[in-house]
Amino acid sequence: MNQSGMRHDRRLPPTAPPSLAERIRLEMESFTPSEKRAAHLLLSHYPFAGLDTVAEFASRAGISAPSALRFVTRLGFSGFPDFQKHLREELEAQLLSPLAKAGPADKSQGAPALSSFSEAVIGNLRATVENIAPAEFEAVVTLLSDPRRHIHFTGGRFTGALARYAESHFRIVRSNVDFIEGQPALWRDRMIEIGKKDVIVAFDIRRYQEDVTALCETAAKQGATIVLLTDPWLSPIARVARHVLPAHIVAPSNWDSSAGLLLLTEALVATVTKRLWETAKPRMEAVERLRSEKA
Amino acid sequence: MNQSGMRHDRRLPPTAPPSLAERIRLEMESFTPSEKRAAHLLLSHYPFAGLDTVAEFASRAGISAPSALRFVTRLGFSGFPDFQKHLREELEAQLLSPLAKAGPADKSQGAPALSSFSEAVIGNLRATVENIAPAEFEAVVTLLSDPRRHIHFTGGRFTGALARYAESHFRIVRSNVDFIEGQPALWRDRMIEIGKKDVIVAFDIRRYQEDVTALCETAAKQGATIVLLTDPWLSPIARVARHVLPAHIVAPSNWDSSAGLLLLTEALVATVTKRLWETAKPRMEAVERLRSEKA
DNA sequence: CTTGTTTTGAAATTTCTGATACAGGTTTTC
DNA sequence: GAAAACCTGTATCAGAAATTTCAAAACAAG
Repeated sequence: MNQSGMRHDRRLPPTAPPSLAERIRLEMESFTPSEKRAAHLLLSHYPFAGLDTVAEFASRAGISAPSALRFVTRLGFSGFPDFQKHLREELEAQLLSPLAKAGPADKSQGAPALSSFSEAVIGNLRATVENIAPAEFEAVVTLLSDPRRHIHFTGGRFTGALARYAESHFRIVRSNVDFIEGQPALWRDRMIEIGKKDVIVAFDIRRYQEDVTALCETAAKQGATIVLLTDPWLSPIARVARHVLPAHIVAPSNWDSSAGLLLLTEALVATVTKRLWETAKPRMEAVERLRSEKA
Repeated sequence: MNQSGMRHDRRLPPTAPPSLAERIRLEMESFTPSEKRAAHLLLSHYPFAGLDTVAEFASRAGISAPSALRFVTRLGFSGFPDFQKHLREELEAQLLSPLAKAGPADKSQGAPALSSFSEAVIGNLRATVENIAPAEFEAVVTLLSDPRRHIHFTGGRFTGALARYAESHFRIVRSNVDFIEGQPALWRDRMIEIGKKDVIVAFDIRRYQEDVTALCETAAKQGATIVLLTDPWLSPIARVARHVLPAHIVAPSNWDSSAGLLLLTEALVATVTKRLWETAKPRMEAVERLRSEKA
């Protein structure tokens, strides 16, 4: 496809794979809407999505079989079997060469913003994991796995969404879970029933929000256990928190990144779900059943 | 239409599935001469030899098609397509999680769980970025940077939190931003003022939620532009969406991971903020001012 | 050498997949 | 605003692939 392309012979690996995926990405703009659907499906599950039958492929992409056919024809294949053969061969070649695994670190893409941003976020995740004390993580898991505890999630302006995310999962895994809005007017009255059996999981990163701090301080005063997910500079809530899990948040953006907090949240959800599996499983099944009934 | 015949199981923890190759090696002794030929061919080019047609496979093994068929039947498959499907799935699972393959189910707790979980999430992020078409990302940025557009965020049970997260940032960067609850009762009346100038940014991953789909379909019918953030299997919303950004979501958990979606969201926020900086800066400063006044 | 059993492949059959023609609908262009 | 060009899905068909049938070949035991 590319003798017209740049001859910037950068000493490519012996197998300079003109991956079909790459070509599709480049030609993406010139595709019709249906073709784009097909392309997206294929790229997102590359190359396995293309190994099924045309009908299956088309249906998953949300298009008709003929459109799928036109898509592969447009890519230069003589038919669907030809297309599949190419995918298989490419896959085999790639699997046999261990270095192909490293991935195309091609900066030449049109969205350097996205790829450099993601590298920064990945760095944050690694740093976050490294700096978490295993015992602390473990302690939080144990705390959240105790069915007798009441768990309340809360957060600030931006982190509130993370608290909701956590709550929506834990609510299914176990009982006695809720979400508390940050504004004092909304939680003042609920505080009367917060006590030693309660756990507050608070999300708070810089530009620490006073109302969240106030909530935690009040709850702590009443004997609740506070778990804090925050940034490395530690929200003032840390002073009243029993457990603190800090996450790195600096990204090449005018905003902080919450990916590290989300990682911790999801890891907590995963681990607690595993630990409470005996009781969580029937609950999850029940939710599933309700879903399908409504459908 | 859906091969997920297993409605009961709930994406079990990553217990290392016994590779078919392994089983064949064990049962080798009990095979007939023809079956041994088939087995040897398959093992020598595992699993690609099995991805061709029966005829091809049989011919390469030096046996007849019926013998090849008997071979796969004997392995417990209902037919050749079934056999091939298994090979593909095994291959995909192995390729997508190079690390999950070694782990004989980490029943362990705390830190090991956290670090392996984070590696999986990092893999998701890389895969997500690689599979985003730069032009698509760019197009979405342009769309969201258009001050004349109204932007509405929405999402499902879990992804709603991400939509809120996005909304809370964009709300500051630009005007005409809001969040729409997924339940039809809550948005039905708002639909009358949705039109060509509106953009719906929908978050929806598997166990796709019908109310979100309905919302998008209604909005699309009225001329709104739909941007969809979903998983690689594509929510049905993709059918009415102008732009689709898929993120990888499979993690060693009973739940899917939304980290990829968050990454895309934050990257969009960062890029749009940069692009609208002239107008975004004073807005951000104003918010800051209000904050400190209240303090 | 005969007989009963197992293994095997050629050919017939059935199933399903890939391909095509055509028509309705949409967008573009003038 | 009308016409042309272009997409896209439905219906249909041709052909290939998988599967079954059945009889011949290989083998083992008597």
